[in-house]
Amino acid sequence: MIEISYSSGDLERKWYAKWLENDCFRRKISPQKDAYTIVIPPPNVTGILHMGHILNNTIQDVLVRRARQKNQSAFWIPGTDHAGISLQIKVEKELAKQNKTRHDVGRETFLDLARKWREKHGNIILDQLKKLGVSCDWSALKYTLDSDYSRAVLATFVEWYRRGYIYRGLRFVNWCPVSMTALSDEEVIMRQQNSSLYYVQYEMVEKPGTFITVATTRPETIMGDVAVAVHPADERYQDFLGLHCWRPIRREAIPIIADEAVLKDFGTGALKITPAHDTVDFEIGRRHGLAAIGIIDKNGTLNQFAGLEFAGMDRFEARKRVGEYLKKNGLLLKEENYVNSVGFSERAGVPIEPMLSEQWFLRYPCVEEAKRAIQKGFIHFRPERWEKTYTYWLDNIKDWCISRQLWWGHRIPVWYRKGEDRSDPQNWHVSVDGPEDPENWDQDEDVLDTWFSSAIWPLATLGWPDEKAMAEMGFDYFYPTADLVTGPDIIFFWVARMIISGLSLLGEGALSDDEIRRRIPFKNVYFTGIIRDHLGRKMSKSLGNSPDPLDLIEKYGADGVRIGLLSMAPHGQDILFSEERVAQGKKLCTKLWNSFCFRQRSGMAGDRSSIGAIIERIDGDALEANDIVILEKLFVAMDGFERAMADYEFNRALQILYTFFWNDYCDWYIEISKIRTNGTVLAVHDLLLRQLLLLFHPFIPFITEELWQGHGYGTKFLSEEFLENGDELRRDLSKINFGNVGALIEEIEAIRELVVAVRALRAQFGLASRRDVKFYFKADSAAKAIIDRHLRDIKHLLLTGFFDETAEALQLPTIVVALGSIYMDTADSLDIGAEKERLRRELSELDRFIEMNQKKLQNEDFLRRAPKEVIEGARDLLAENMTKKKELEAVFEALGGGPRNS
RNA sequence: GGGCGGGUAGCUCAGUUGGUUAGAGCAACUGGUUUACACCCAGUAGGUCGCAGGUUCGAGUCCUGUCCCGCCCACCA
Repeated sequence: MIEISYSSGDLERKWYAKWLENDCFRRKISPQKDAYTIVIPPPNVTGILHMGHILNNTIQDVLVRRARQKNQSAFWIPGTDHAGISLQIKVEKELAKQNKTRHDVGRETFLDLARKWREKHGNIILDQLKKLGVSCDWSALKYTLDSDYSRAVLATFVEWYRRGYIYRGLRFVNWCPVSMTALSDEEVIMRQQNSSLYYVQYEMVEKPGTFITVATTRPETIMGDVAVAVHPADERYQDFLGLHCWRPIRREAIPIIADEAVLKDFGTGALKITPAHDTVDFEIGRRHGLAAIGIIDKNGTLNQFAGLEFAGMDRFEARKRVGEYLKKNGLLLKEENYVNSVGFSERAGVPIEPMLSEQWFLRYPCVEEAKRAIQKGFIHFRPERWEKTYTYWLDNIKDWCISRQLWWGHRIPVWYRKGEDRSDPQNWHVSVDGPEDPENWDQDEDVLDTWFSSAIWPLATLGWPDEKAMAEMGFDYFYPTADLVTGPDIIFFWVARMIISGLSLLGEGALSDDEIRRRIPFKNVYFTGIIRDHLGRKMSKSLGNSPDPLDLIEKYGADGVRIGLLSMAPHGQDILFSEERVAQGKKLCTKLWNSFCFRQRSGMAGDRSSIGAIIERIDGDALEANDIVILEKLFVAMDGFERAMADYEFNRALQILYTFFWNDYCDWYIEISKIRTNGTVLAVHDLLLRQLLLLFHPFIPFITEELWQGHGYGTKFLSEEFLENGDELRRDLSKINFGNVGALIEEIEAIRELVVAVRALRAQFGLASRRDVKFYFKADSAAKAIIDRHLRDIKHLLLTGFFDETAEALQLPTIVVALGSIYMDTADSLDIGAEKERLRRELSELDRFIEMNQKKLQNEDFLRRAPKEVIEGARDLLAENMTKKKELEAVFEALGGGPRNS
């Protein structure tokens, strides 16, 4: 039996525990079923649950639960990510409270602290996800620093090194002076900055008193200048070529050179060349055989090469000071405001410093194949437009700097022979387990980019590369996974790299299409939108505009939050969060609950609630039009629902269910059936409710499970129940003669129109709920027959005991519908003036429509070119409106007539 | 500079291959304790579909141009 009132908290805790107890989410390798796999985007161990997680994981859970309903063998693999920089920063902050750095405590102690932090906080987010109801197979839980996962990461490095994709080199990298590590290009975000453009005069050595002016946004790097460059075709500077100028700080003669890379029309056309701190300058310097003078250290302060005056000074302080110095010495021609884009470190939020540095790089393998996987549709992106973004990135792909100067992460599996030249690969040892004589080797100090380990997530969570583990996890059965649900912001960071990893690591050599299909990590990628606040701003901690999901779950139930959020999530578009929608989600749950309470007033479904037993309880002769129409509407809703789900359009799918449930089932069918509770009607209710539970279940798993069991639909979990589609259900019901369904639908729609119109008429007279109002109708014989068939329902819905026929128009408030004219007798004296005014308004509206229609039907081009159905439709409409007009005019005349346009 | 997405009711969004008088929810307003549900029911009002052209018998839907908003990519110092 179902409790009188719905309360989400207890029943959600109860069912989650039961599902776990009964291993409902446990993967099963069933060769006769199709596998359906999802890997969770592993949340950072440092993270706490935010709205993005809720959306993302709700979608995954809906997909996984649907797969189970469709009799697939579902496997949702959960896990967490070690969050390299992010966790390292957290631990460093703890240390900083004791005025220590990680170097004070040493590598081992530091890693211990980090591990402890993770043990303490790392699984909070998973517990939070459980509250949401996610149906992950927790026995498969993975963490990117698990020993087997770590071995997989190192094996990847070793393998790509062996194949020549990984190399070590001195390159320009994005250096973060706060995190003190190199970053990949993807970790740099360009931001518009209000900067200054300094025009600095460099005096010519050979022509004292003559200056060449350079425009720069970074005067603090002047001390690293080794030349001034102009475009070779720039007439202004032809006389300067081959001469020298004085570097204004740390005065030294530097050459004026010509290089094509210089833009004539920017600034003064003269560019200062600082090869150590700018990539363009570096290239120019290389072409001209110039030295590079590094003047900025790794922590962002100037070093001794910048001169004593500036050594040790922060780069931004130095910029100011250099500016002042130049001004004081009359070398600053002008300083103008200037807006430019500056790369910022994604994590630390400070401008990155381009810096020459020795790092490990990956030249991406399988780039062409990765494109082909998308182009040939082996992997499908939703929305499709992201395929363009992906392809563009691959077309312009650059080598990936994979080493990080951090401690927290996978340490690079490269050892250098002690005391030997590190730059000579002869002295390297590269392996997963390290050299056999470790005492003679030093391991590389650096760790791998966290995304390097994420790139093999779908592989390593399924046991790769260990064959025994792969067999145990069912690699061959569950790989490739089906759907990946993630945000488009990590399409390069993660999605593309997983595709490349899968393609490259599951074999060698050229890839046929079939081979690509076998190796891709997933078949579909669903990109969610970003959740924003109601003003369209990104949700962020600093703005404080993000609700705590756990508070929401507490308030509205996990079910309410899930369905509320999905109902406001248009396909692939950003989502403007509104708590009202979440509240609406809970309302739906309550309504569903109450509809069961209503049904249970007539008893439980008992043990006759399998679909077969329900159908047996339906007596075909007892079925009325309303029963058949509601069943037909269910089929239609199911078809639409299936289509929307196939397109991953969850909000549209929910809209369809919602409308069917609320408007068709509750507001119409339940109301109608209140005066008719025979066995057949109850069976129809049971069938409808059963189907609604099945359809809603992936979205609101808790309440549907409770109602399923509470109403006696089965002893199995709802989640193990097979979901039929509309066609299958139709077939089950085929023994029932539905008659002419189309005509029945029209009939019910006509009755509905009548009821709605009369209600509106009553409302206009402020009589909405008075029970003593009498009604008369005037209708032709066909319409009268229909009205007679539904007279009981009409009286019930209109709260009246009197609904009789009349042969002629009455001098009463009137409404005209398809079935005829309805007159309302309130027994009060009628305000004839007011009623005539009401009719005038109605008639003038009608005239407008009629005129529009007539015009259309008089247009010969329309008649000649429009399809028959459209013309027919227009004619029918015109006829209908003409009849309506005639009826209303008759009433108008009966009330005394007079001018129509007052 | 290049690319992508969006602009439809006060708000959030639907609107299938062009075809009846452009829809829903929320908010607003009116009325209602009709025994599932006030987390409810019944009803009302509210739109020049960003703007300007074009194609068509017919355009929210197709084409061209244009203006806003948002995002992504890009070494003009």
